Amino acid sequence: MKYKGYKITAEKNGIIVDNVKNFDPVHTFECGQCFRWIRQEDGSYDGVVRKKAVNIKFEGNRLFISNSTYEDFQNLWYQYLDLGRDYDDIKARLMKDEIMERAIKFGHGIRLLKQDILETLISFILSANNMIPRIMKSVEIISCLYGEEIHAGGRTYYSFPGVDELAGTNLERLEVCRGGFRCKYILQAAESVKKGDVDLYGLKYMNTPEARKELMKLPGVGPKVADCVLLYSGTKYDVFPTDVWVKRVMEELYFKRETSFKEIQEFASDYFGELAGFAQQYLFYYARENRIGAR
DNA sequence: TTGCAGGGGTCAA
DNA sequence: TTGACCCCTGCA
Repeated sequence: MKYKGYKITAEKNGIIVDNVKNFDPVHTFECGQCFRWIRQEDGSYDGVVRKKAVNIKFEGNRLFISNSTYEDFQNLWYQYLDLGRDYDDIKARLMKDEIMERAIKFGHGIRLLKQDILETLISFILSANNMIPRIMKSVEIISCLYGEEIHAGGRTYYSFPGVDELAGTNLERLEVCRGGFRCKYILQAAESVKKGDVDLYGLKYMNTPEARKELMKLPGVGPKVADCVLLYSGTKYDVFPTDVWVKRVMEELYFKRETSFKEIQEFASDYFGELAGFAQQYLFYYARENRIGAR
């Protein structure tokens, strides 16, 4: 079967997608955009997206997605893995200097996932002054507590909950996820979304500054978290989430001096334009994996 | 063994 | 503009 130029072969345990370019599960799942893809011993990744628990393996240019059908590829994986985007073109346009060239070569298999926006919101509220392994643990516990049980491959997984489940809980129960002071933000944010104070699915119809401002109405959401939510949910791509790692790499490689958050944002907007989000992801992964500027 | 710094930022003063 | 913040790991 064919879909949008991809050849899909159905197997008994899943599907094979041939000739997938510009994709490497290590780069895509460990570049910091997501928290629920777990590396397995054989190098493949287990993950839960919507109500599906799957394993993704990549060999040569062949992508194997377990527990999936041709229809799942059309309805879910093609969008989620951003397989409709021409990353050759994006890379060519971003190779403006030696720094970007190095960063792109290093993370050549990064694709920006189109993740559920509520899951992205909660995950990045958890990210404030926190560490990645702990964020992953908290997201997992929240899913166990409030999500739906899914059985796949003889194991049990949990979907990320919806807004009703989260808004309907109480602080004491939520604190089981060990999110600390962020738990109250999660609960209040979920309540605001449920009431309709902030319409997550309406953000795509706003311009980027408006969408950002709208998200920042939510507790625990500042400029960095707002940009992450917009970028990693596939809502806006002209944002440049600036955390400590991006700040370090920009200071060390571009500015050669201490630089304010505002100045970095303005530079990124001018220099990378509508592709700023892709540039940020290559730079972040490059900086963090190589500990650029780390003490 | 104990103590302390510090981490994908945000909030409040 | 600055310090506090849950929690917990790493390191002295």
